[in-house]
Amino acid sequence: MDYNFAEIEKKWQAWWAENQTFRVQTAPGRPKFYVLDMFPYPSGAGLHVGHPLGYIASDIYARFQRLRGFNVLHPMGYDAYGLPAEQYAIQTGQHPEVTTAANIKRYRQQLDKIGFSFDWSREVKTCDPAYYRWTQWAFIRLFNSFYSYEKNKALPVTGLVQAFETSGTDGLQVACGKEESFSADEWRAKSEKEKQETLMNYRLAYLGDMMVNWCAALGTVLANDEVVNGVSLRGGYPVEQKVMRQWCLRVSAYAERLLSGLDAIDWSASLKETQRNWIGKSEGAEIRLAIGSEGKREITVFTTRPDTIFGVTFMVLAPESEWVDALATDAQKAEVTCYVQAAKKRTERDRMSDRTVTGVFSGSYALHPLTGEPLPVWISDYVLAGYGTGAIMAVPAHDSRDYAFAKRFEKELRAQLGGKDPVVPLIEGCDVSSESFDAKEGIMMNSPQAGYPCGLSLNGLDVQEAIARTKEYIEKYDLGRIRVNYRLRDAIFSRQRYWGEPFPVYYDSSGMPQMLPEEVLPLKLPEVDKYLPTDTGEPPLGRADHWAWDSVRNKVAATADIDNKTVFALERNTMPGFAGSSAYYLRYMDPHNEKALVSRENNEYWRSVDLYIGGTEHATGHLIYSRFWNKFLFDLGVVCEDEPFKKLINQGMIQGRSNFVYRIRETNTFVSLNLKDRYDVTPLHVDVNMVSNDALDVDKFRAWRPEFADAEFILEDGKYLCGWAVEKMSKSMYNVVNPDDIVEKYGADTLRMYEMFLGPLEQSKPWDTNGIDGVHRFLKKYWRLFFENGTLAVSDEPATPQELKVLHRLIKKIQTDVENFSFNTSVSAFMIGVNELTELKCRKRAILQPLTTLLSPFAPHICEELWSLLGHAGSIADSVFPEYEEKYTLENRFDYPVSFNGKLRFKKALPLGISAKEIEAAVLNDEQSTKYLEGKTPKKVIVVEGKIVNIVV
RNA sequence: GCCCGGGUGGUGGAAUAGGUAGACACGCAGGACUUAAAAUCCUGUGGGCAGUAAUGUCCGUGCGGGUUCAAUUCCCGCUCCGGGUACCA
Repeated sequence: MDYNFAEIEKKWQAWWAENQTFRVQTAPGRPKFYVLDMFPYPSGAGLHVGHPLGYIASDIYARFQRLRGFNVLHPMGYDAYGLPAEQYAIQTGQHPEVTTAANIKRYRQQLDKIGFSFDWSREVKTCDPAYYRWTQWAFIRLFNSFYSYEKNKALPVTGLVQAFETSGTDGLQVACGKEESFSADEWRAKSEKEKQETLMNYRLAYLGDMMVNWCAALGTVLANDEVVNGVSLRGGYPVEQKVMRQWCLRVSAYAERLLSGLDAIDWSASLKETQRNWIGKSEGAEIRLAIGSEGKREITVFTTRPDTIFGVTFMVLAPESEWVDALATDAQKAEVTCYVQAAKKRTERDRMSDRTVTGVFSGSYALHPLTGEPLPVWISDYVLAGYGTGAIMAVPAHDSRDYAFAKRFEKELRAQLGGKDPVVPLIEGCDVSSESFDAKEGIMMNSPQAGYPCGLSLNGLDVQEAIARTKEYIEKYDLGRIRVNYRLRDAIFSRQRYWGEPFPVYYDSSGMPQMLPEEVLPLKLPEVDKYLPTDTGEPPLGRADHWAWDSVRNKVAATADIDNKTVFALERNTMPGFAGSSAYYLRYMDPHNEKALVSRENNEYWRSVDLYIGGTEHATGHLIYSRFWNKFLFDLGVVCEDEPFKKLINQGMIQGRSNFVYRIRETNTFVSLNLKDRYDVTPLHVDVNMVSNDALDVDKFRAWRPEFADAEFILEDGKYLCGWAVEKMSKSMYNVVNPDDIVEKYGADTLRMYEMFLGPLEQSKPWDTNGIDGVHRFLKKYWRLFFENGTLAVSDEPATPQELKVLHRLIKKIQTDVENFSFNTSVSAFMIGVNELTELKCRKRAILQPLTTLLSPFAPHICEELWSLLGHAGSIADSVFPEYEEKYTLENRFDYPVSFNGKLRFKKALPLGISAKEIEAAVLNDEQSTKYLEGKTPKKVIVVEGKIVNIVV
């Protein structure tokens, strides 16, 4: 009986589906385990062989945990909203829903062929109204919440209103856009509209005039993580800075918790590091500087180096800073305006590619807070409006950017400083003649003489002490305050697109946004005639005249105090891609609940994701947003865990391995790889599916394209060898390998094991079909272990110790490997084990049955088949993982009590059972070894394959 | 620039509380079975030198140092490759 993988795999996939083998339910009292993959965006290209890598790993882990007795939640779904479907719709007029549904169907077919143990009854699609209802619901909750730093959690806005009414902003510690202060009386004097506008400054979802990344080509704004190197992540179009009124999420309120939460979760160091950098906490001080001699107006700057205060020789404002207008003197006004205009026109990309130092003098002077000396105030685009206060104190000696600026405008600065050098070094022994000294180390010098004029001297302190001392001083004399700044900005939540979640928002007659009542959710995405923005530049939803309103009108009128005659205007923007993916892991816990995102009961059972597998590309997007979202829901009491993903593994990228043929110039003759240097050739990409072990199938090549039909070949050793290179896997490189083809040729079990065998899970590596034979051979060998002369020949004889040793060593190895996600070495271990059993001609149930259980997470189909051949009913998934016994696994290392005054280096490896005397006699009598053992007692003899190879003292 | 990874045979990769370097697999070479092919199985396979051979011996984990009886593993310096990030004060 041969290993007929096609038949076996079809049979068991159908069996699993029919019996709903992987369907799970909450089971209080039984330990749970939640294994999650990052759900895919179903693109039109289908899956290539790189996509399932993470899914295979998680599936192995899920099946493994199932065998160990855990109640395993292992769901899958689709991140179905996205730009490609919409752009395709714009080009073809096809509704994105139609193409998305088709793509999902195709994905599902491809996934099913690989034999994943997903519980499909819990499938989630972000474009499904039953799902995005809860995205809209969460948005409403965000809108109705603010963040209290005192309680360190989100609270209902009603509480904030109460506080305003009793004591205004007095004593409030809350997250807000811009800081403001008003009394209770002032609050009460505000009109309703004014009150609403004020509250926007505190809501966690708020409408704000934001400097946004506007991408004209895509016709929408983008979040910071969607912009890479000044161009859009999708499509690579230029992005410019622009102020627009947009919905935003106050992610920044959670900066500290997002940062400290990292300590408690098991993620890779590099991913945590990426998030830490993105959050970008920096501790420093805000210092106020008086403007002009009258000292009435003050500018605040932020610095992490208050110790360098005596090196400040000028100030710089961002071009967008609100102080620019006020500080530009009449004489400078024209020049300043010109500069600010020019800076505005520059896109993010221009700013990055062109690092020439530019700037303009405002005409005003600030006063040094300690020495009282005048500091010229400049304007330059190297200062960012969005970070700190949009203004800096420049310390050219100890900041490279300030240094560059000071050198560029040295002449002007010198004149403004009365001839003094703007570069004032403050650290002993530093050389600032050609560059600044940025390091935070050294001993301070050059403070003004003690007692004059401010009484602060930092001389002799090291930098850290000086920072602390200066901070103290600033607080004591009220020159500013100690302050922590974060790089993390609020997330812009509006997209001017069609294919996304509609906001549950309408605008009342005064133009203020109002939330729809939760009862009318979901607000469904309407039909439109075209997917482009309207002629007046409104988002595509502007094309839907009465959209949705008709269906919600009655419900709204019944539940809310809304004037039915008011002309309602629903929000025309839609939500961004990360909206739908921010809480999908919670929905899997209770996917059909119509009353709640997730019930308390289900949430308390499944709690959070125990293992999350996905790519690093989401480090600063999805993985920040969903942590934020989860923490918010945690504050609300909707979920019981503060962090959504306890452990996270990043699978590496699978790159493509392209093949080349070499065409002799001006001919239709192709020359094999190692002969190509003798000719003048041009390399040509050739479809990797026509190549096997780098040898070209010339017939397929001739049939590939008409122009190659009469191609000639110059062979070597009777073969045409192709060259190769590692490139991105893409259609244009002809290096896309489709998992369906592999499954058809070798079977899903081979694909699964080979993807794991390819190398460490977290490492990026090229796909190379060469070598898959080895894994396929292993499975055939495993199959043959059960048969003799074509019939099943598994006996019930007891196993020998030798056979048990093979089994138990393997159990132990697989267990530790799976725990460490070292699946590649597991596959090797299986190969070794099976080779040994083949050699021992072991066909015993006592060995093969547990071994099949052990192998089943990796190669589930063949194992199910063999399992049933052994006479078991039902799925192997219901069986129990075998335990290993120490006595069979400890054959390589053991304690060997010897005492001798010997030397170490052996002339030969020694046999087991040798006496101390014999060991002594066998070792080389050299100086090194003698030194090693001198005066020490050997503790352990390490024996490998029956021979002593080492003595540990 | 800064922060992470990582350099091991022809190839993918094993092995790090320091202890037989190259497991396992691919490829290659030779052999068996076949009219032949496919499939399967067996043997060899880091390099140099010596030997008919078993074998012996020296060199070998990017480069240069160091610690140690012992270094792919630890420390210092350099170099190359990959990833992340960047006027964040």
